[in-house]
Amino acid sequence: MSRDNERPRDPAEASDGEQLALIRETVRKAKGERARPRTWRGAKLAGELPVARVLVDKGPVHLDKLWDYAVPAEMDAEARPGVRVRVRFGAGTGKVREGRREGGGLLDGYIIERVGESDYRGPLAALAQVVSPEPVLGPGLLALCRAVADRYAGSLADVLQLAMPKRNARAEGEPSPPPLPPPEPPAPGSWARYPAGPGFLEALARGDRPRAVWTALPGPHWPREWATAVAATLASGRGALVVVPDGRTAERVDAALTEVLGGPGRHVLLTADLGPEERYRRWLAVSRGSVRAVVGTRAAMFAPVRDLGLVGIWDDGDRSHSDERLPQPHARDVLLLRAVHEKTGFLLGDLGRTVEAAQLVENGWARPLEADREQVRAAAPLIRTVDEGEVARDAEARAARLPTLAWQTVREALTRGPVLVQVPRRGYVPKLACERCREPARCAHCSGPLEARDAEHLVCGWCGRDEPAWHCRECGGVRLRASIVGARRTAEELGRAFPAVPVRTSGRDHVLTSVPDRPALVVSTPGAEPVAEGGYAAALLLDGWALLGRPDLRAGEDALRHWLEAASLVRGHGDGGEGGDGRGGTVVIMAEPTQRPVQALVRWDPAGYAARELAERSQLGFPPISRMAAVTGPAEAVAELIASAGLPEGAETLGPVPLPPAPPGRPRRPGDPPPGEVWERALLRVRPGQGSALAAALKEAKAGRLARGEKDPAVRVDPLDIG
DNA sequence: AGCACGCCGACT
DNA sequence: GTCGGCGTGCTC
Repeated sequence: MSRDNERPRDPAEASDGEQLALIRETVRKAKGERARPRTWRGAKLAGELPVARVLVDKGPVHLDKLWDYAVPAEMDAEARPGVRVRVRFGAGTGKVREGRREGGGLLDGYIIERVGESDYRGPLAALAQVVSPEPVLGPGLLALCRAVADRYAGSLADVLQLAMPKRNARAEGEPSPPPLPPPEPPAPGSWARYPAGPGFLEALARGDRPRAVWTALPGPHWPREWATAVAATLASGRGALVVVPDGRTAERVDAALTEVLGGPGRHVLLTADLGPEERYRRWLAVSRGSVRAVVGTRAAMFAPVRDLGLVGIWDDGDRSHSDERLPQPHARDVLLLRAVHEKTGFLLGDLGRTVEAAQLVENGWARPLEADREQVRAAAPLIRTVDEGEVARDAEARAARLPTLAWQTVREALTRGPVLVQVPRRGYVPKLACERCREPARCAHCSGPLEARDAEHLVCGWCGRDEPAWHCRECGGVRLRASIVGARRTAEELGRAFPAVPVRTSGRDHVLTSVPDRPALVVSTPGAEPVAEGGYAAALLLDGWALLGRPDLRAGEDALRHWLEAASLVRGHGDGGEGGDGRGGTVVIMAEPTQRPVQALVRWDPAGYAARELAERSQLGFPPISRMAAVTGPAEAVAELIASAGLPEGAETLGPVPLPPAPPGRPRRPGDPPPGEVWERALLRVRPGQGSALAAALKEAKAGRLARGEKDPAVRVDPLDIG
């Protein structure tokens, strides 16, 4: 049943709800005495629980406040908690002319609960319309959204905008398919390569809630391993949810689920590129309980899976797990909240390990799920480092700008299969660097990246100032070098050096999903690497130092993650890889071998790296042990918010400092100053264990201030980019 | 956000 | 006297 196209009617033929509102006007007109609410003589109200508490979704009042509306008798049956409604807001202040009310537009909202009477000491307006009887905001989802709002010092309405899919009347009008019975518990398959793997699956299958940080072995098995973990959970009669960073990965896991579950009926893929109608259709199938397993990208973290038994996240270090819309919740943390509130199992899978994951292991909340060294050695390729300053002896190698070892490795590997070449994305890394120590060249004013306008002039890429007398802040050097060669030029140069071999590129604009098991050079930016059907014979990781040189707390972690991702697509060293020719794959990384992320790659020891990083950050008072929040906005607004917040004992304020302008070209994000305005940012830091107190203080301070759009500073709990 | 109310100065 | 500036506060 669909009432989607029903518009508010002419007041002349107003519904019961409208009439109630009009009665209210009349009551108000009788000046002098305050109108008594809840005396609705003559108006037909719902007999039981005649008051609906409504969360107004959009519009001016995005406060975490519920508004009480009267439920007309005719809407009684449909106006259940969780349904979408439309209400008039601000009508009481509107003028009444010739019996027509003006002002007070219709706003969308959700009925949160039905109650017997209202605390509001005034006349209640009536619900204008029940948009549809579908209870889309169930108690579990509501509780989750509230928890996320609290955790991130945001409003419930903001979180609901992230969590709730757009309604589509056609999809809602269709019945969802009947649910299939739980499958049989799956065989462990390649989970047997992990000592604790089969036990983890058994725990899920018998209805327990194990929690693990899984360091996946390199190679092509992890999508299937995800599917097996989901299937084990389904076998217990519970549901499962897996969140991955991008649509391409979601499709791989989805395909594996179809194989493991023997068909498409028990799971859904939830990604943005399905389009709104299909997305809503699938979301409803989940909400109605006809499908209990979900794999999807970020927004799927809110999917209202019934009786959830397992939440999972893959590659939690990927930036796309963090929503850009306020309050910018991170999928890892949302799923952690779900694991706790909904009492589910938890699986964080990654080729590497983030510092946050290391913390979960360290404090004992999750157990490590790792393979033995033996298995790791067999599955990982051989990693060799090479100093990219080394002068190539061969003429061809010089032409391709490759050191001899890299050149020889590529040439040899090309006889056995495809070779992956990873090139940092332009714009992601500094364009110029000190020739001596490779410190990125930064603007003295705003620390933006310097660029060469021509042979003579340096210009800041952010603020546009000239830099006439650059010298290196680290070593005092005065000579610069172009830092990286872009993917396209790399592809051209390699194509000339290996004329007989096809060169393919994969990057931001066109991402290849896979390449066949034939000799080819595949030039890719991090994160866009195609899977090679028998594994790559070799990989070349170029400009490692440039990735490491980013002025970011997470530069080392990110670099290692990108390298592991590329290297995991290369045939294993010990077993020659699946479909290989019996000889193992090699990775050549052009980076300084003494750097810790480089050593971690060579030893294939992401867990050890993350543990050290965690210890170091803990000592320095950095997240995630200490918790932080960034407050960004016009200088006075930032200062006022911080001053008015009852910050927890021992909280430190770092800054505020002027915010560098957003790099041109990037779409504006919350916390970016509008063009032409100068904003500041302050960081708040609290001791371990006080994160929720910090969020609560900020939320309260925000609520205390008048909601005045742009003048209100943006609050970001757990900022990712703190330099 | 709108939209009222309200308390001040400049005008017919 | 009254018109209208935009500073506060309310909207179920």
